[in-house]
Amino acid sequence: MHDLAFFRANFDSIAARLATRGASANLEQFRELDQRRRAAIAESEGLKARRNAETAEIGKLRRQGADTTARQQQVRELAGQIAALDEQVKALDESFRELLAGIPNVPHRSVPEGRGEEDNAEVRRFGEPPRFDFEPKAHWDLGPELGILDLERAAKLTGARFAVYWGMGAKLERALINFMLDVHTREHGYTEVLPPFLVNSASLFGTGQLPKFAEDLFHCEGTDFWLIPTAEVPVTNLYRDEAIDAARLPVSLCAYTPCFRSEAGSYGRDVRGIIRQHQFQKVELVKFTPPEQSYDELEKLTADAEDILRRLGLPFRTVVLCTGDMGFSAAKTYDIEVWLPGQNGYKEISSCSNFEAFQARRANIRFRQPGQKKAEFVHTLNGSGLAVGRTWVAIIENCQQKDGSVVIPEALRPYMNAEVIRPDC
RNA sequence: GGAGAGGUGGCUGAGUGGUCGAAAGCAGCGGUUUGCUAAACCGUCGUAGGGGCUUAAACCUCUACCGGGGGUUCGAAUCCCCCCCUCUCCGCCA
Repeated sequence: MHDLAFFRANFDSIAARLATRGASANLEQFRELDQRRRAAIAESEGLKARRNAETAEIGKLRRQGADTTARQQQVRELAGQIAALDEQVKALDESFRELLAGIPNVPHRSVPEGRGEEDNAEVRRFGEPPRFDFEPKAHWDLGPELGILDLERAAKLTGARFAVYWGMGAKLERALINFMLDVHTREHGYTEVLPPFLVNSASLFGTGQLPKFAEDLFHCEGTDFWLIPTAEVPVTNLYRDEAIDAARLPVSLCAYTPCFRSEAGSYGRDVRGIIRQHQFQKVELVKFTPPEQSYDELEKLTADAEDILRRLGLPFRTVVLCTGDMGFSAAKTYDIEVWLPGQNGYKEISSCSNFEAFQARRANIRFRQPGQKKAEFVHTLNGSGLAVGRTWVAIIENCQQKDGSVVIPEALRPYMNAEVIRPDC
C-alpha cells in the first residue's frame, strides 16, 4: 500500500518506476477516482456540518421549552440525503482503496531493470556442484528407496502434493528445523517465536496476500480462519496496529511453521517429488527496522540465510531479482538458489525481501522516535531461513553415495545421532 | 458449549441521551524556578480524512472515530440487536 499523499505528489516519477516492473498501474483511473471521491466527501461533510449545527440548536431550544417539531422534521430530511451520499462515498472509497491496494511496490534504485527471470543478476556463488562417478538419482527415487519418503500413502491420506516422511526422513526434517533455529537464535541474534498457523483476513491484508491473492490460500469454510502460506504473515502481523519502542529496533524474529499453499495455477510445474507441496515446513526470518537501516539489514538477513547453506556445505548462488520478477510487495529481493542434482540446476530455497514501508502502512506498524511527536512507519523485511523441505531434498541429492546411502552433513550430525542414512534405518 | 462481569486517548480511569473528542491522574513535550539532580509551578499534549492558507511546515476550519458492524433518535461513548475479544465460574477436552 502506497502513501496516498506521497503518491499524489509524486505521481509521474512513481508511474515511471512502476513501469519498469511491467505494472501499468492505472494512474488515469487513480486520478479520476481520487477526485470523485474527494468531491463526494466534501459534499457529505458539508451536510453533516449543517446537521450538527441544527441539532445543537434544537437541543438549546428544547432546554428553553420551545417547540422544535418543524426543525426536527427538516433535519430528518437532511439525514436521508446524508445517508444517500454516504453510500456513494463508501462505494467510491472502496474502489479507490482497491485500486490503491492493487498497485505494487516501487523497486529500489539498486534493482536491475528487466522483464523476467532471465534478467536476474547473480551476486554470489558458493561451492561447486558435486561431481558423481555414478548416475545420481533424484530425491523422488532416492527417498522411497531409502524408505524415508512416501508420496503414495500421502496421496491416499490427503492427495497429490503431500508427503509422509518415515524414520530418518522425519528425523532429518526435524533436525534441520532445530539446526536452523539454533543458528539463527544463538549466532545471528534472532528471537524465536511460535505463532498460530491460522490467521484472520486482517493479517493477510496486512502482509499483502489479500485481497489480491486469495486463490493461493486455504480458507477454513464458515470462518475467518486461513492457513498461513508463510510465517511471514503471523510474525509480521505481531506488531500490527502497534508502535514499537524505537530503542528496540531493529527487531529480528525467526519462526518455524508449516506453510500451506493451494498452488492454484501451477499444475504443470514441479510435479515430481516434494519441491512444490501444499504443505511444507519453513523457518522464516523477519525484521522490523528504522527506514535508514533497512537495506543494511537486508544484506545481513540474506547472509544469515546463506549461512545455513554454507554450514551444510550445500552449493548455492544468490541472485538479485530484476524489476519484472519481483513479488507484489517487495522493493528489493534476493533469491538464494541451492544446487539440486535431480534438477541439474539451481532451485530457489530462500527469498529475502525488503518491503520498505509498503507492508507497514497496510498493517499500521510504526515506531516512535524519542522526542518526536509523530510515529513513523517501520520498514519490514523477511526471508526464508530456509525452506526446510527443499533443504531436505538438497541434502539427499547432493550427499548421496554410490551405494544409495546419504552422508549427513557434519553440522547436522549432533541433531541426527547418525552420520549416514541407509536403506531401512 | 452454559452463566456472569467487562472492552473509553500512550497508560490508569470518570462519564447512562444534547453544553463530551471526552473529567482527573500518570507518562510525554515546552517553559519558569533551581549550583546540579530531584521537586514544585505554568502551559501543551489523540488518530485519520476533507477544505482553506502556504514553496513547505506551522496554522485555521470541517468530518469521522469511546472493541467491530447494524438499528432507534432531531441528536448516541451513553438506549436496542448481532459479532469479536478479555476475565471469573461450570461443562468438555490435548
